[in-house]
Amino acid sequence: MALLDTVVMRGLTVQGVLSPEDRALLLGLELNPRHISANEELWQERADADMFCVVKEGWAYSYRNLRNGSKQILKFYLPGDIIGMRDFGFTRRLSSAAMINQGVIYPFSYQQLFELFGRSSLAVGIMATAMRQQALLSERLIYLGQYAAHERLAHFLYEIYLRLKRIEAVEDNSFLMPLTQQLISDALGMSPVHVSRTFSMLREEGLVIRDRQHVKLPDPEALARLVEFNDSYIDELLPLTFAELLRASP
Amino acid sequence: MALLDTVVMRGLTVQGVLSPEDRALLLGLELNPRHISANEELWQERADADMFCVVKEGWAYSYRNLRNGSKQILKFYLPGDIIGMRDFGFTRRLSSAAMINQGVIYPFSYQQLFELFGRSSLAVGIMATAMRQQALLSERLIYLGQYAAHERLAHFLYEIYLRLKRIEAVEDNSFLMPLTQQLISDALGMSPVHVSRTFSMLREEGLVIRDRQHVKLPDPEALARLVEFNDSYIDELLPLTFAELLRASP
DNA sequence: CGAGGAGTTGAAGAATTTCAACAAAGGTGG
DNA sequence: CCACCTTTGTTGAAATTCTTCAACTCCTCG
Repeated sequence: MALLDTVVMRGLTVQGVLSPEDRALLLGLELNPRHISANEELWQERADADMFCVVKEGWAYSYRNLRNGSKQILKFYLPGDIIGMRDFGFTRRLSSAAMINQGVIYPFSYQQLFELFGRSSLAVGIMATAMRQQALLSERLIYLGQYAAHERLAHFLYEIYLRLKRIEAVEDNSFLMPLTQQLISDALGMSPVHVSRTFSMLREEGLVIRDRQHVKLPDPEALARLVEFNDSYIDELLPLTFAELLRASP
Repeated sequence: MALLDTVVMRGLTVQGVLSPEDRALLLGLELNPRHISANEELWQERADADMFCVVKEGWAYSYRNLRNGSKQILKFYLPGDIIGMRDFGFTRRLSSAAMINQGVIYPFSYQQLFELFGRSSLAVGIMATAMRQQALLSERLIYLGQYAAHERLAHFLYEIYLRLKRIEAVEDNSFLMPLTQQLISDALGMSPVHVSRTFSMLREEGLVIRDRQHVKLPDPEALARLVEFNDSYIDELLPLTFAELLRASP
């Protein structure tokens, strides 16, 4: 309850516009938590797409297996994120999804989403959430396309840092990152070996300290400067004008 | 009129569900066409975001200028595409946008979108359109991350080919592509020099014939096989189940 | 204690960038 | 209509980044 009430709700809320009725509808989604074990698949590419998942605990990721045996990770999902939005609009899954560590998710069906869409304020919130997710994707496209390995990794770590901070999972600039270097290499499009070297490089520059899953960014601002980080897209709040527009429209 | 009536409408329509009223609302957007000259900017990064644009004629693109002087192109917009969806959910533009050649666009405001959101079937259609756009982005992320230069270029050309075919701008496997190699290099994250070499390579293999803006793909299927193209994401029609779900929901 | 997964390091090779020079095409103004 | 200038594309050679292959270490878990 606490999760949807905070993280997801915060994402969907247009300030002061969400009615108690809307809230109830949203919390009604939280009916059947499912416990998922580490490495368990949520679905495979091409499976029928008929629902979303909200992550309550644990990390997950979506990916695509390629013919040459490599795989490309599209996105890592942290607690509070919604998995499967991308497939909305298609009959089948465009990418596979799996848990990284053990966790809990809330599945909800497209049917439930349609009910939400009946109420315009929620529709706008959901739309905005989707667009924010797309913005994250664009950002990754940019640094995959234009940056060298150490910048890509730095950007990646800083993005994770910001997203974890939003859900209060960062303490003293440290956080837990349950990813292997293999997973990171699949996400950033570089070889696992080079990920290792690049971590060493960042460590020598005093930008990243890492011991297995424990990551510390001694100077996040320095990291942000290094990667020309554009943090507007991670902003959680919808613009004020949205509320005004909603009130103005029938 | 013809454009929104066909291309955009087709994207938003949930089969048999769009009411005459919805249609009228949608066509009402088409009030003020704007003529834009080649290379003219639609907006810059960080400008106030308050509207979308539907492209009627010409090509456009969105991009981000980077500190090191390079730029990353996020997407090329063809006639019928909607520019600026990504910024919905933010106060300011996340990326700049500009026309490539001379063209015509239809601007419409967020305000107008909110009115559309009042009607659930349109909301779903718009959402689905947004998700399809995101799927395209994911696809590019994949090939930027995992593929070699010649595969990236091949994939890119095949994607453009499919998108142009959808709007009936392909004849005898040939189409017009008003892009310089510089633009392509910014989109694919490679150097302009290497784009040139890679075009030569594809030409020698008989996969691509190009004379300035005229591009011909003698054997599109061979190209598709080469790049492991996943064409489900370009599919225009919404799944049938959507219509059923909509009817079922109040 | 042994085995396997994860991470590190070195060296060779491949892919791609950069720099530089040149060629071809297009637009502009005389 | 031509000459000129700018933009676009091509080619070569050197430099750089990154990958691959392989060996080795460390840690964890059974």
